[in-house]
Amino acid sequence: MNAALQHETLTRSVEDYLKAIYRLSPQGRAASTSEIAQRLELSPASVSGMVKRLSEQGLLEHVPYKGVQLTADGRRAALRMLRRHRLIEAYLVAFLGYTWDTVHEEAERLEHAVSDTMVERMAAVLGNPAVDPHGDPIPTSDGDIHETAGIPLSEVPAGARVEVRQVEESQPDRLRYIASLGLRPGVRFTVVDRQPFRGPITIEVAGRTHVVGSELGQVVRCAGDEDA
Amino acid sequence: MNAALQHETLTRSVEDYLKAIYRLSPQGRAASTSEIAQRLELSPASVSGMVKRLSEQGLLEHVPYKGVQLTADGRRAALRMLRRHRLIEAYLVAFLGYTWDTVHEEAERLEHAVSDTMVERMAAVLGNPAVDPHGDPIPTSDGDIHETAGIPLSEVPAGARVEVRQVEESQPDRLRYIASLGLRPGVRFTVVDRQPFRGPITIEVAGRTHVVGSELGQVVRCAGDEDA
DNA sequence: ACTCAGATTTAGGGTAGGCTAAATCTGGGA
DNA sequence: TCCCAGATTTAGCCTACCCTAAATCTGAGT
Ligand SMILES: [Mn+2]
Ligand SMILES: [Mn+2]
Ligand SMILES: [Mn+2]
Ligand SMILES: [Mn+2]
Repeated sequence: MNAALQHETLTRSVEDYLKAIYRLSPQGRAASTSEIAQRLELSPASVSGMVKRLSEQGLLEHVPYKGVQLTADGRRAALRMLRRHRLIEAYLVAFLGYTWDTVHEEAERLEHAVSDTMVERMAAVLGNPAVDPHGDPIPTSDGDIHETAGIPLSEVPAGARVEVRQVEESQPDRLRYIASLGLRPGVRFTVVDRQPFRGPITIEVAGRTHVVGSELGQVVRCAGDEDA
Repeated sequence: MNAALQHETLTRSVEDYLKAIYRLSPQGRAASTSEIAQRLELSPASVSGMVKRLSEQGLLEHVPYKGVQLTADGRRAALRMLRRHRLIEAYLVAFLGYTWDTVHEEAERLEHAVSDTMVERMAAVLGNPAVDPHGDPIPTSDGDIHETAGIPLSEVPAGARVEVRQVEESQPDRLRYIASLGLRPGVRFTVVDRQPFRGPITIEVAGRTHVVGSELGQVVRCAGDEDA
């Protein structure tokens, strides 16, 4: 309920903190100060300070030296930002000639500036998409989200035929490389070979064979054919 | 040249100050502290402080107790913001279902968040419009502007047939009223009668007659048929 | 049970940009 | 020429966030 009041008053910093903490807390795990600091490229001391303020505002639960979790209000605000971010990305790709390697940076700023009205207008002209250009699910306007974390490419058994589900959006050059392999959400391909100890992975995409390193194995997430 | 460096580093506040000062300085007149304060809804003391900082940064020329003028750098930055603001307004009306009474507020925030790239993409899909939804001229990307200040409706002689040029964008309810009269940029109408001493003005728009007060007379600006 | 490296918090400091109240300037009228 | 109302600036304060350096906690490994 507090959230209704804060709704309009959260600063850009606060919004980015909440979003980062959400992404660092799969199924409500606690996020650590240093994880948050690393993701937001801030000093741990700064994060400590902000965490204290956000707890006092009721957006976080903080156990000193242990970590933070979002409260219901905090989670609501985080999902609202995630919806904005991902819809903006989808809109820019669909209507303003952006590619998946360039949208993230633009959305990172715009997400704080657009009105709820504008977000919903963009959703409408897009036909209420379920995922963004990186395959990440878009929360609904009332805060539901289908977290469909595919399995990392590095864990797909050799021989399997799978579909790209989602690709980590940070690092534009990495996204360009991935696109150059023909991989993007929805594309089906085959894992031909997988070497142990984080070794290279051989894949075949649209008839062409590529060998990629373990970093890509972490960053590209896949799904079998069962669902979807 | 300083501007090139600052380009990316101007804050939202600074950008709004420069824009306000530009609009308060037709043909390089000096803008006063209190005018700026009023337009930005800030205290005169706050404006004094900011004016000092902006002068030190080379964006303003300040003669204490007299007023401020934009430097070349300041003017460049102001026109860049004006281009952004007006293109965003045009884009929102054209593609996202906004009306001229709702765009200003949205643009006031977005103008600080969009990249140059996005601004130019919007301009491109719009076909590089010359004016925004309120009839205000859009500066070019290299900072040219055709200030086409029409004459206020209150100064149009009775009997004249004129065209709406531009309408003051602040105050959404006033814009809705004006729209309800059938007036918007490009619409031709006749001034039937004009009473002295800021008296009411009778106009005929598309066959319908209306009597409006002097406030509208100031806010609606017109042009004869010669140009355009 | 101790220890200490690494994580975290605290202390202290900086910038940006607001505000109110007090001091100061300026120009028009007597 | 003088005076004072109104405009402007200065003084002092506040909030939000960021930083580095110092203090403090915690837990894994002996
Ligand atoms: Mn952001
Ligand atoms: Mn994304
Ligand atoms: Mn603005
Ligand atoms: Mn406008």
